[in-house]
Amino acid sequence: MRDIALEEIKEYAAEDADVTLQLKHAFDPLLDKQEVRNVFQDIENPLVPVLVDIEYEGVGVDVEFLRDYSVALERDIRIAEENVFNHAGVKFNLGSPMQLGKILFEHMKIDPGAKKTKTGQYATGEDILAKLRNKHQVVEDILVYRELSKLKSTYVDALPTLINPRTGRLHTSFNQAVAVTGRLSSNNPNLQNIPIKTDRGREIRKAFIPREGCVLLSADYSQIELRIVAAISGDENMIAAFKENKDIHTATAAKVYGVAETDVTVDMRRAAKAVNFGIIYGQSAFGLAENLGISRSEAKTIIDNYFTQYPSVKGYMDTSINFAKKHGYVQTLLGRKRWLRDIYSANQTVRGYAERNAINMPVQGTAADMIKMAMINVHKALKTNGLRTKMILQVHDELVFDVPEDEVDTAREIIRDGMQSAMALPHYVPINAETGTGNNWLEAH
DNA sequence: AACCTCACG
DNA sequence: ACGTACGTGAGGTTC
Repeated sequence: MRDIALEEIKEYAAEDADVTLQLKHAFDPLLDKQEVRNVFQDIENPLVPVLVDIEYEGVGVDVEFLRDYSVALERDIRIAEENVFNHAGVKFNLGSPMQLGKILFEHMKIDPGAKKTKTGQYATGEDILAKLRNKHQVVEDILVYRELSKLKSTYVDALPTLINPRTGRLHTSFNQAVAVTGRLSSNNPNLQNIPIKTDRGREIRKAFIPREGCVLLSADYSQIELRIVAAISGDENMIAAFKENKDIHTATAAKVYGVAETDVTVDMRRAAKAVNFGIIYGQSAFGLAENLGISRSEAKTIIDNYFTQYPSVKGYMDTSINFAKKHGYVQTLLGRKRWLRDIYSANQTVRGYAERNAINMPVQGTAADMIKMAMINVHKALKTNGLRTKMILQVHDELVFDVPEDEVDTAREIIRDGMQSAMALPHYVPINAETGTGNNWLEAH
């Protein structure tokens, strides 16, 4: 299989050797919707993992549950809509951001807080509306309407129509040649963005169910991107926190605020968590302030303290940008490259974007490489052990399996071990994969 | 087809 | 003075 693929790759390579190379093949010719795209990201870096011939079974769906839930959502959407119309004194298309903007900021004369979209419309995104919550009661109803109609149209109503009549299951495509960092992407349908953050949303996960006599087993890497930051920066303080198996956000808060870990408040941990994530993305003091609703100077103080406590993290950020400027690309631990032409741009907005890419890609890309290695290893191990367990989903730091009940203990060990040993990190930064099982995807978490 | 918004990691 | 957090996919509205 791999040899055949390599032949085709060379043809693509002749056209543009540095561009991500892509192969497609139908995984199971019996299934029109089951497609795996195989890619060789860079033929000069044979260590970069590629998924080839990984069996993909699709996932079961509880259609009855979704049908009932759709009715419940519809009812609450109508109630929220009616509330909005009563507040506004007029009926309009609440699904239209343009109409909503005019109603809120012209008809109802609510202060929009200045923000407009690039085409001159009033911005009505969630972040904008959240700030207006205390200005008018109508905002809450709009947010409810938005949340519920999103759930209904994108998931509850859409998913059942995509079930393959032949298998009775839902078959996504995992693409290996879309995301520039080396992550997989999922479409038709996207099963990597199934709701989990809100109560009404996460209910939808109950609709994802195993085969008869099986359970779903979910295994996810804990804090994988931050562990990778610790490993590739070599930051001793951050490495120590992971080696001591600490809650990284609490440990960070204690350092940044100069208090004992037992004295870290909820707000301190929340701020530290925001910085930890912001760092991975190259966020500025402005962005952190916006995110946390604090002043820019407060945000700057937090970030300054952060870099004092984790000096090598700051070092990594500078080093990675300099590497990009010198070589024109950045790369993951396994050598997957991302070219950054804009790193030389005279336009500082454009260049700033490339600089943040230089910080983020090696982190996100290394995590992507690691879980791909794990997928290859686990798939092979399940097979050589003669298990009927099937890997069915990947969600960036999580793998989901459909596991016969009598195989759960064995499968769990194979999966945990396969994930944790997929790729050793520098400085012996430990890697943890946590598993859970249940009769649906929600329970498995 | 562009735009806006929002779901996930 | 400037813009300001990475990576995706999808549905509804508007033109």
